[in-house]
Amino acid sequence: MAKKDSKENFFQHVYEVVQLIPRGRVTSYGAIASYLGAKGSARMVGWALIASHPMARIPAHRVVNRIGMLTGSQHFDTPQAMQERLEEEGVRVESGQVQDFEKLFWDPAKELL
DNA sequence: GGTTTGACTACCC
DNA sequence: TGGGTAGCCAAAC
Repeated sequence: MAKKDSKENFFQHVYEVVQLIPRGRVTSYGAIASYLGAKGSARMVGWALIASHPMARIPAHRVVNRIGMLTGSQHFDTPQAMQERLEEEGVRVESGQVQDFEKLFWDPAKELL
C-alpha cells in the first residue's frame, strides 16, 4: 500500500500552501511547485487549483504566474473576480497584472522555511 | 489507450 | 531582444 500518496500529497500540499499565503500577498505556480519538490511542474499547481475551485475556499486569486499576471482569472466565476479580490486585499492590479509583484511576492520556500 | 490541452517555466536560436 | 520550442504531469476526449 501507500503507493498512491505521492500525487494526492502534491495536490493537498498545493491547497495547504495556497491557504498559507498571507492576505495581501501573492505567489507563483513555480514557487509552489518548487517548494513541493515538483520543480518544473508548475502546470500541476495550476491544475490543482482548478480542482480546488469547487473544493475548500482556496485563495487561488493569490496565485499568479511568475510575472504577476492573472492568467487564471478566466477560471473564476467572473474574469474580474480575481483582480477585484486582490485589490480588496490591498494588492494593486492593473490590466490583469499585479503591481509591485516583487514586493508582494510570497515565497513559501523562504517564508515557511 | 494514444492524442491534445492546460491557471507554467526555462532554455534555445 | 524576443519569439519559438521543449519539458513537466495529469485529466479530458
